[in-house]
Amino acid sequence: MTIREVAARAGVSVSTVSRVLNGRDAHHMRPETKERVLRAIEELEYTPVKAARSLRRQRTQVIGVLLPDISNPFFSLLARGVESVAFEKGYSILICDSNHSVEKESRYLDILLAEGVEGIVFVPVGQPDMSRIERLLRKGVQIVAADRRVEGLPTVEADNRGGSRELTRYVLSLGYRRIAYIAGPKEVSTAQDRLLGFQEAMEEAGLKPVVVRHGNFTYESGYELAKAILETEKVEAIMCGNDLMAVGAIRAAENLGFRVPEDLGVTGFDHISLLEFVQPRLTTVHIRAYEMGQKAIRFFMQQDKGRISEEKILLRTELIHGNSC
Amino acid sequence: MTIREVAARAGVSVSTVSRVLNGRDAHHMRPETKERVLRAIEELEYTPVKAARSLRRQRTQVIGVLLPDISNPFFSLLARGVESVAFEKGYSILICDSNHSVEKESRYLDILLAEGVEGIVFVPVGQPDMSRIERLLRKGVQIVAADRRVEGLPTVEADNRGGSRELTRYVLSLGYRRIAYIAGPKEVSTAQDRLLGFQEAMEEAGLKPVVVRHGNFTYESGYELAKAILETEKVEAIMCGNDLMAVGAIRAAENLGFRVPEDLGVTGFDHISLLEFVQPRLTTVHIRAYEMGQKAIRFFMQQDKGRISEEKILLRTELIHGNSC
DNA sequence: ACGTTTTCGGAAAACGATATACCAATGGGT
DNA sequence: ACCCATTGGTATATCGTTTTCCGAAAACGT
Repeated sequence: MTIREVAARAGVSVSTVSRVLNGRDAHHMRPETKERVLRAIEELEYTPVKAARSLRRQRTQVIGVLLPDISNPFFSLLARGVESVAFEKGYSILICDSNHSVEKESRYLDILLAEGVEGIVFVPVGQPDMSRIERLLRKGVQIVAADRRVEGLPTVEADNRGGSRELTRYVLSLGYRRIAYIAGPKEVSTAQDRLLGFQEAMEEAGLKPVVVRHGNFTYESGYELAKAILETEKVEAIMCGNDLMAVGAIRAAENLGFRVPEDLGVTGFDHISLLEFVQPRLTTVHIRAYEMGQKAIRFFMQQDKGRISEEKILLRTELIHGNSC
Repeated sequence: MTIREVAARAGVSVSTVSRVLNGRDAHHMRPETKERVLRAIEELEYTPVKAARSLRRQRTQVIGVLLPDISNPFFSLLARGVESVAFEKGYSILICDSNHSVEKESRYLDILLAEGVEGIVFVPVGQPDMSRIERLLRKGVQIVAADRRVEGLPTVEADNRGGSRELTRYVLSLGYRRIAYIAGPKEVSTAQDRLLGFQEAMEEAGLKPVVVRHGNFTYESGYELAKAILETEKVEAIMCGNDLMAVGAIRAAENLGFRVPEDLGVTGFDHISLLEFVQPRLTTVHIRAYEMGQKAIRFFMQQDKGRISEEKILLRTELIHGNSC
């Protein structure tokens, strides 16, 4: 089923069919001819072959999304945001799951290059392979970092620092003074920024954290670190770098006989949807992951039109008042 | 950057480069030549253009995954399973999110056809557009239904009926007699099968359910339906068609002053990962979504080799003993 | 009636990789 | 000396579109 057969059936040349297909030179043929072509397309159930089109047009209409873990609700929401815009603009998206592995991430960068994507929405695992990134850029693939900053790439991220500062001020306003902090991985910008915001607000109040530890953003690490902290230090609150670790901290506290929020305050970050199921309601900071995905892909779309977009986009965050502190 | 430039740099013809690229006729040239070609590829950072290759080879090495909601942890785990196999076989996957909409699902079927995917792992929203499915099949696209059955398509699904029967028998063995059931949507095969398994086990024990209601597999519907049931009926346990509804039911019970499991037993189905965060631990049935995804895509891979695979694959389920009953 | 646009549509050259057909040496066997 | 197989490679048609360049016919102005 090729364009040639359609042309034959409609009694026109392939050029004419192509013109109909692409809506180009719409005024270039009379309605009658166009009608005949459309009927032939319909009758033959013709669908253009994208490989041929891409080859000729030198653009694939595909964009890649490379993220650490699609089964993480935060990232899948971000992916949906990307998808929503792509769908409406007629782009397809290739979702690649690096599974928290830098090597797999690098291999996927190669694959995306070979695949001929026009752009990549990139949520790096940690510090990405810059030589590969630069190669991609040299070859004309646009890359935008989402959620986490990457040196030298345009970025769409949340105002983690500001949000964390606001959250910490709120916690302090509730009267908490002896506060521990469980941060995310040192090499991830979101973890750095949140820790920084926390430290700033503490300093502002003339306080020092009881202790700062680093986890890896998982439920388990939150559980273990909170347990260790509660067993060795006297704290009134534990603030966590993300929600998953916060839930782990709550469970650890409960298992050690602490009541939340009566004996211990706990806060998270992200406002992931599964929090609906968790008691007590976590006090956290909302990040609009869906919107982040949309903003990230729009980056390419508007550049197509020649407009230069700002290098960094910062999304506002929103404090969520739960009853976990 | 084309194969021609590589050939020029290596001082050979394009055919030779192509042979090196595809590992074909490896014995057909001497190691020295091959070495020169590889060096040229390296130096020029050459990557073959996939569109051209697909066009010529008449195969895209892409398979599609069409599912109702990528941010649902069950489906994203399934998608990861598909991805794991695809990645190792050198396939790319196009993930399409129908967002629980039959229309969007249909549009995505068209897109996947145009995209030239070799196969589709299909988790339908409800009753899919069969005319479109048949068109795809006519055009040689392989389709396998995953998780939910589709008339006429090969299927990979869990043994929902058997698992539900086993779960129900377990609940009965604990002494519960007055049991209500909150099922999923009537048109979804998984919901039907689970309800059926429940009914069989009840009948076996000479019992009748207090009431059977239908939700839509969401937390909210579980909450609302459980609330309605608890306000009007006297029940000892509520069994739910999936975990999300079960968590909703638990919250509804708690809000009405029931303690779980003391006053009311609750069960779920799926064993989604976020259950780790929920208290009490839900008694449920584990479905291996990751494995389901792997099995589904292997379906195509083995057919490539000419082997005919069985039409239906049924995955064993596993009873998870929590303390919600 | 004669040029000059405009309208409508066709022919054919790309796009980049693959695979088939083909050719030229070399060498072994008879 | 001749044949045939093997080795090491080249030339080129092909995949299905898009798009540029052209040409014929019709419409139009004078």
